[in-house]
Amino acid sequence: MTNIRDLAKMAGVSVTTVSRVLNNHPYVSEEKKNAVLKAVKATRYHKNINAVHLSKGKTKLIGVVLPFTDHPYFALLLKGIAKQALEYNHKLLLFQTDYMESRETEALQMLQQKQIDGLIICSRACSMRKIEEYLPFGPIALCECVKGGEISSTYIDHYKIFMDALEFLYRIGHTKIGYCIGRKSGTNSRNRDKAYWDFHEKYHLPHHPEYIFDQCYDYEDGERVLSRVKEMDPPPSALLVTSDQVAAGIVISCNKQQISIPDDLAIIGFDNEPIAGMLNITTIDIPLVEMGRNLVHQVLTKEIKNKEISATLIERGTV
Amino acid sequence: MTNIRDLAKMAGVSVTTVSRVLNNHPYVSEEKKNAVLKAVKATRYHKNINAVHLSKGKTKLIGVVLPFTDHPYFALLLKGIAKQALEYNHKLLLFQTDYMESRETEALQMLQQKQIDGLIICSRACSMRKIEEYLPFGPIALCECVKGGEISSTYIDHYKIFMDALEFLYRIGHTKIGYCIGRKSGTNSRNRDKAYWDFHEKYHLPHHPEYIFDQCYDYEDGERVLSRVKEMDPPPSALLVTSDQVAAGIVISCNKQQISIPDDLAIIGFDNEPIAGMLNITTIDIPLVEMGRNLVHQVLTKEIKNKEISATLIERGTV
DNA sequence: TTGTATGCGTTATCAT
DNA sequence: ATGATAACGCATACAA
Repeated sequence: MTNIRDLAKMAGVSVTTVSRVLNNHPYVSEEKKNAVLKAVKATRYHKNINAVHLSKGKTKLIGVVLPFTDHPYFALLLKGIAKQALEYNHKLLLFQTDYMESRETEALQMLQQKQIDGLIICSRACSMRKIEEYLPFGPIALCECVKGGEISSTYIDHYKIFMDALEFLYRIGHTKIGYCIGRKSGTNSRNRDKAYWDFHEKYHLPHHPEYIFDQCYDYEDGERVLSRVKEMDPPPSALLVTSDQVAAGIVISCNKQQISIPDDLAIIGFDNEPIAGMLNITTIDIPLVEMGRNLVHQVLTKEIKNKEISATLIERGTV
Repeated sequence: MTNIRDLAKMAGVSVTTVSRVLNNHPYVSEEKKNAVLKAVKATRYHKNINAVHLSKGKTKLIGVVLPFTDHPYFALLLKGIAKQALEYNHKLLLFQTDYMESRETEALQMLQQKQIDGLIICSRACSMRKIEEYLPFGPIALCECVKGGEISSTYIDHYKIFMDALEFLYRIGHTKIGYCIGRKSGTNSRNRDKAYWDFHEKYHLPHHPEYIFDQCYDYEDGERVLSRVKEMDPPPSALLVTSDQVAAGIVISCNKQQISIPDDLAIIGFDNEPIAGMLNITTIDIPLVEMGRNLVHQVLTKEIKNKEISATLIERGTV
């Protein structure tokens, strides 16, 4: 592999001049510039970017932590991240964690080891305290509201959205409302759960802990939820489903089993994933692509900001 | 940032010894080892991985080129790639190309610049000739059959699969068969097209170029296909749909419009995506996760091999 | 078992 | 405008 020293020799100049030419710096005569360029051509020279990284202390790489990519929520978020990263001329280093803390730790360590310039954590498994420890090594952005501190975030007010949706259902007559969620333990999940119970307090509704279904990610999970709902007495008359994919599973299962939607069961999905439009599912639109873009922006500009993104109810045929 | 020289000074040893301790090399006394470890702890030292990269000439990074991640086909492929990369202790650098040649070129150049140790191209936009130019810089694996040469590949025999599916439909009485595809121009697409026309030759069936629909990726595209099919006279009685997501769009549209499947229109989807199981769509199962794993294997073991993966018809309710 | 010296390829500083 | 030289931080051949 040829390096700039070789080029310098060939072109009869110093390495500095070569570097200048390579990086389009000013103060280099046309003559020498051409000599260098000629050497570059002749040797098919290409920079060893690792040397650049070492020298500069930057890699133009952003780490992206997410549990899995084969789910519309994260796929759309990733899409936005990829788009914006491209505009900022940065590449993405992917950490598919399956919610394993050890893999998240790896990502944080890459920040410390300077393999990445910043880190976007789409959904975390480890504690905020641990994440904060790595803050000195580079910017980190999250998808949940973090007040104060040096962590940026782009987030949805899930408490408010959930409450609004519940109130909406209440207004049209529902009092037995359940919800489906992925993990029970995330910050966003806890906010939604709080909204759920606050709502029940507010309207003095009976508590039905069995109306809460977790581990809901895919179509099959929707199917599973419905089969459990069918065995309940009384069953919920409406469900908030935090992924349209799960909502789709419920809707399709209902169709198969002649369960009428929304008469027998009302459904509000989340994310406005493509399938929701197709199946005419009422959903809360979350602008995931926009969120992804903003996360990249936050990481690269290093402004520490907490940006709330608003979600909107899209009324379709399942309520 | 502290470096190994600092550690050496602190521990009263040489940088070599520090390096040995850091990399678990033999021939270092417990005493000195502990001294080094103590210094590491005290300074919260972490390697600058870029220096390692430069020194070793390797990064433990694999580049992954794909047009988009928010499609089940690529999402599942990526899932397999991520799994296997984890086992091999490598990370993934993502190149979302949108089929733009310039972005694919970037990925190839990263190989040349030694930012990645190998490259997996899930679907390519640029020519084989161009890809081959970059082969000297590192292993490359593709998802299409490449005979001879130094490029590895993990592929499906799309000609055979397509032909089998067509013959299957022919046997149960279909003679007016169409197909939906994403890009017209990829190698895999051309193989399928060849099978399509060879099939028509073989059984002396009339040619219906209008039965071919391209740019089919999502649910909406399925919807669009159906609306065009409805206006045809005669319309096709069966469709091969190279993504279950598109097939789902067709099936759902048919349900809405009281078009009976498979009586009015038979559908065979591809990939056995989750939605296919949910909607009981007959499909060709392509083990994408396994393919992804194998691609990583090929890139990292550097064996130049062309591995065919077999696909299987899963008969469900749409034929 | 340990240390010295050099290479990895580039960028940045400073002098001229 | 140009160049010599020192970082950048680590790995490793070779010597001891």
